[in-house]
Amino acid sequence: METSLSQHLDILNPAQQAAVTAPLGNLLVLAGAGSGKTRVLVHRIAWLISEMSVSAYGVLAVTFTNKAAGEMRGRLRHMLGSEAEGMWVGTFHGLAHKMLRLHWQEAHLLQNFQVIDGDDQLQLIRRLFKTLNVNEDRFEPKKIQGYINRKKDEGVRSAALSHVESAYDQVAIEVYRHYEKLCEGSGLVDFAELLLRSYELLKNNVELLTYYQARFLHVLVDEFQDTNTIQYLWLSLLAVHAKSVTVVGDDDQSIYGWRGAKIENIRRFEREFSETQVVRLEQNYRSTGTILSAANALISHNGSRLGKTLWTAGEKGDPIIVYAGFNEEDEALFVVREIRAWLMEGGRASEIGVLYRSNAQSRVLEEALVRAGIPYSVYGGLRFFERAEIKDALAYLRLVVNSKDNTSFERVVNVPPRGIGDRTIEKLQEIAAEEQCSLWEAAKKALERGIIANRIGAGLAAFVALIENLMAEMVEGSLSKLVQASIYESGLLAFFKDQKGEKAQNRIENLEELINAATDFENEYPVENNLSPLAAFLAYTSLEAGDRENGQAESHVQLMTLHSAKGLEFPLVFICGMEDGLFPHHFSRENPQSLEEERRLCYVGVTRARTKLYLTHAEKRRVFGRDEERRISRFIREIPENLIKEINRRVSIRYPHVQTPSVIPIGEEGEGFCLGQRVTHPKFGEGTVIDHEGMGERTRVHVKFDVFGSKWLALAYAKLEAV
DNA sequence: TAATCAGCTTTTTTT
DNA sequence: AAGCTGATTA
Repeated sequence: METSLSQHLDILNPAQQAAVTAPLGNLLVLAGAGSGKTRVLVHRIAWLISEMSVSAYGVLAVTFTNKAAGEMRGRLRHMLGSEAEGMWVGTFHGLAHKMLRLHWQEAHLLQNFQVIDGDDQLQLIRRLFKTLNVNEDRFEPKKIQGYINRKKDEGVRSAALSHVESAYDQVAIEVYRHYEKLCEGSGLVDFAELLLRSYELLKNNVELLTYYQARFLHVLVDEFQDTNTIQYLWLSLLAVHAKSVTVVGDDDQSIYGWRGAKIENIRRFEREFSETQVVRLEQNYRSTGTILSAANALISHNGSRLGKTLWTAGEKGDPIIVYAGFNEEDEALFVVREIRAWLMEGGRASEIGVLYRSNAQSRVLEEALVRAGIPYSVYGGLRFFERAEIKDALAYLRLVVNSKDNTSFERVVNVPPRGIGDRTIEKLQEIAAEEQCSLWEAAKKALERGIIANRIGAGLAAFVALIENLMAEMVEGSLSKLVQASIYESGLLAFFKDQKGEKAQNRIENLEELINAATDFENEYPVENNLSPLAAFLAYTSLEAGDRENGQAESHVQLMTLHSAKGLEFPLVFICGMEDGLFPHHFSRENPQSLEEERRLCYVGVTRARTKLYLTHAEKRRVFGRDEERRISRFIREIPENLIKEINRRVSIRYPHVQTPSVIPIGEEGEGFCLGQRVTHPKFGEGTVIDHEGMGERTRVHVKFDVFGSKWLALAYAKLEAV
């Protein structure tokens, strides 16, 4: 091991070495983009363990993303082997969750508490709006959700918010208070709650706090500029007596202010952790000189920086290419053209990153890539475990683990349809309110008392029996069997199988994939001490599986938002939609602070590129279905002209959105219908094709008949003829 | 109760 | 352009 460590040290530059081998104490590493900060962090841990005889047991290493945590774990295992065991390495949320699981009683949680994501949280708030009679138009649920999360990120409970002037805040606090109660009763914990609860756990338990403070003598934090107040407090509580505290960050890459991140925490660290040593990593190993100059020039427009200038020993490289598209389709065509050229010259698709400000931009780019036959994958958008059908299946499982979970109950009691509508649910809610019990118990009581009978009662009884069966299976069966059972026995799979079309097909595949995921989980994850496999799996789905499917990234062009590009690098990078109002986003224009954050986001994007960088914008763009004139982003203007080469548009301007009639492919070549085509049906008479979905035998068409109204027909069976 | 439809809002970024 | 909500209809 020791030989390998000194070998490793050899490949570090002086600044990196200084950071890795800095004497114990408080250390702040200001690490520019591409300066090898993860490497420094990993080496510092290795150095602590092998040179300073620190026990791995005493090391706490915190990151923001699961990906970063996984990478760190992997590298540590590689460098230290079994010596790495006993460390706590994970995300803030993951580690907080771990603590809450270990000490659920002291944290005043139910043993089987469940973690909910933002969507679930919003659902809960929506329901509270109804029960509390809050006007959805005046107080948007999303805003209130933001309010609650912001307060939690600041470490503020509703109880601490008693006297407030504004009427809006009054309502927000009211909802917050009820939301806390609701979560408490249902055993639900949201993301922000994980952190806050874990902080309170330590704060209110001298014994636990003493234990952890004595244990974690060496604390390391990645991406420190992204910490919010509660994370900072959590850390300082744990680390006040630590022998070494190493934080690594880059104020220029702070892009999560909207989520409560405080760049000031870097300064605060210097202030509050005594005698902090500061090391700057400014040598960049990633990008060409030109790209770095552009990045430096751009970021220099921000005030209040800690100050850092990247440099490289490498080549100047090619100029940055700026392209003005006629519209967003032309922009996409240009991107495709340049990708093609790259591939023709022997470059690989996986070396290309196409970045944009907002997810909505991906569609046009995707269409162009599909037409060009270039394989791509999109990061972001909806993640696997966030898909509706997956959440349905998981809601069954959540209910099995924790019958108090009313949200899950409501989600699936009538999915697939069992004849249980709003009125029935209202009845159950009344019972639950009167008897102070969960909806699940209310349902059982209602059945016992015959309050809900007949067809609806039968449906509800079937549901209750189903869940009880699954509860029994949980005790004996394996995790994957249980997941399988919940999908099959609930009728969820059959429900989608009955439906035709691409969407339904996808859902079926996703549900099958969920069973695979459970099987993998079973095989790969060791059984946690006090957690059932199912509970562990559910925690995993909401907490750890958040990262994108990165499986087949090998041969694909990568499309993603600038936010999710942080930490990655590509030889070839496109940043699309460099337009005023889009990037910087118009929501950020009002206050200078968020404009600076946008600029940092741009800085992050630019510094993703190794050798070639394209900045593209469109002069016209469709926004909400309307063509809008667009102006070039100020960020392009902030890059010195001598670093830029503008590429002129080709002469042939293709006018936008020429509706090529979509031909429905069926059977032999030449057959098929167009949208808008007049057709005739033996029974329904004449009509117009207005939509279609699916392919081949599964093709269905939506026909608006003159007399019989509109109907979906399976093309393979309906005897449709063109008029 | 379930399915369909018209009309309305939406698009910032996510652990 | 697309997805969602609430109203209407079967």
